[in-house]
Amino acid sequence: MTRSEENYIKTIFHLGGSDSVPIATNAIAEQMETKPSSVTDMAKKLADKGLVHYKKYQGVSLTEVGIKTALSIIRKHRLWEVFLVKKLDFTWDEVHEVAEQLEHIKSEKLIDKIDELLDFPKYDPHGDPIPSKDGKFMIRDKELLSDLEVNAIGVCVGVKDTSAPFLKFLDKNGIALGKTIQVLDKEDFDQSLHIKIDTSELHISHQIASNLYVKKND
Amino acid sequence: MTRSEENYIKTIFHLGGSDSVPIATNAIAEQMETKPSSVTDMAKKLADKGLVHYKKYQGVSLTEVGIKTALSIIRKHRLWEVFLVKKLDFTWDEVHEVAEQLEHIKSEKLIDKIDELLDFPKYDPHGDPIPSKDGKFMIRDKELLSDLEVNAIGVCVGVKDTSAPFLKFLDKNGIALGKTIQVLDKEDFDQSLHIKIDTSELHISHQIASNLYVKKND
DNA sequence: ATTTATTTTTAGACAAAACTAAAAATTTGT
DNA sequence: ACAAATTTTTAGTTTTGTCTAAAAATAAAT
Repeated sequence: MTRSEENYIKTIFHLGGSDSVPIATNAIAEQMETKPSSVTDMAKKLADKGLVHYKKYQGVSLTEVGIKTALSIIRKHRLWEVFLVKKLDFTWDEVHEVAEQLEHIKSEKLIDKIDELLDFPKYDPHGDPIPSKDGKFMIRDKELLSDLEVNAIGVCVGVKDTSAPFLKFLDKNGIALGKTIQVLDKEDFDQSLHIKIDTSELHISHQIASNLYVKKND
Repeated sequence: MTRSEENYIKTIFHLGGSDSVPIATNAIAEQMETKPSSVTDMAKKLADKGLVHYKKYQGVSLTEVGIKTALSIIRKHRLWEVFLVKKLDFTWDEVHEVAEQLEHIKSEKLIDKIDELLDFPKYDPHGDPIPSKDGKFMIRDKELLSDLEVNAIGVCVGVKDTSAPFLKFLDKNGIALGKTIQVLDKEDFDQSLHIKIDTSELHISHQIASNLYVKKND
C-alpha cells in the first residue's frame, strides 16, 4: 500500500463508504483537495486491488478488506495522537498534522508497543474511538450539545470539528473532554447557548454548540 | 525535501562526502542499491538546490547546508532508535528498519520532545553519537577490538556492522554496550581472538572482532 | 420530455524517481 | 602514449500520481 492509496481509503471511510453506500467521486475529490479525474484513476486502481467496489458513474465504497485497511490506518492515527498528547505534551490542536504522517509508518510491532505503552486507550484526544487490533471499537452514545434541552447536564466526550482554531477556542474557554456542561438557556433568535462549565458561565454560538459532543446525565 | 533526496544526502554523508572529499557516483549507487544513472540525475537536482557540490565526472560532496541537513536526519534516526529500545523494548537489531521510516517525519517539535523524553541521549543503541540540535556531536575515542594487544582490557562502546545477524550473534554471546572485554590471546593463523567477557571466555573470529568498537582502559 | 446543468470519465501531458542502453569521459595497463 | 577497461553521463522509457481539457453519462429543470 502506498501512502496515497492509504489516504484515499481513509477518506472514503470517513465519508461513510464503509456501509456499501457509494461515495461520489466529487465528494472524495473535494475532501482530499484534489481533482475528480485523479479520484477516478485511483478508484480503478483500488478496485483492481480489491479494496473498493467501483462501477463507473456509481461512486466508490469499501470492500471488507478495504474497511479492515481503513480501520488499521485510523487505529494508528488515533494511537499516535494519544501518544503525542500523553507522552510528549502536545495539545489537542497540534496532533492531527503529525499523526497524518505517523499513521503511514509500516511496523506492526511499533503500533502494538505504542498501544501497550499508552495502556490500550479506547479514545483519542478528540474523543473518537480507537479501533482495536481486530478492527472493533466502541461507539460511545453521545449527542451534540446543541441538541440538549434547557437545564440538561452532560459531560463533554468529543468534538466534531477537530480544526486547530476550534480546539484553541475551546482551550481558551476552559472546555475540555471530561468537563461537565449545563445548558442554562437557549436564545430562540440565533440558537446560541448560555452554559455553565465548572463554576463559570459562558455564552456560545450555535456553531460552537453543534460541534461539541456530550454524554447526557440522566 | 523529498524522502528520496533525504536518503541521498544521508548516504553521501555516511560515505564521507562531508569533508569536501567527493564521493563517486558508483559508490553512492552501490550503497543505495540503485543505478549510477539515477545517482547522476539526483546529483544534478541536489546541486541545483544547493545541497551538494557536483562537477561532471568528479563526484559529489555535501555543501554546508547539505551537511546540516544530513546531521538533522541522522539525529532523528538515532533518537528514534533510542526511543524504540528504551521506551518500546525493541532489541538493537530491530530498530534500524523502523527508524529509516521515522527519520523522515517532518516536525521539529516532535523530535525535540522525543529528545527530551529520552533525557537527551548522547549515543544510539549501537554506540553511534547523536548530533545535537545545532549539529554538534561527540566523537568518542574508540578502537576496533581486533586492534587491541593481548591482555588489554576495554569497554564495548559500539559496533561497526549494524546488521541484524551480527547484532543477534552478539546478543547470543552476551556481548552488549558497556560490557568489559579482555583480550586473552590472539591466534596468529587467522587473527581470531580468545576474549573474556564478564566471567565467561569466548573464541571469536577476526570478522567479529573487527566490527566491535571498544574504549581501552589505560 | 427535451433541454440544460452537473458530474464523471477519458485522453493526453507532466513531474518525480527510477530504469536500460548507448555514448562520452576518465582511468588503467602495458 | 595509446589502447583497453572502467566509470559516468546522456537519451529515451516506465511507473505513480497528479493535472487540464474535452467527451460522455447522469441528474435537474422548465
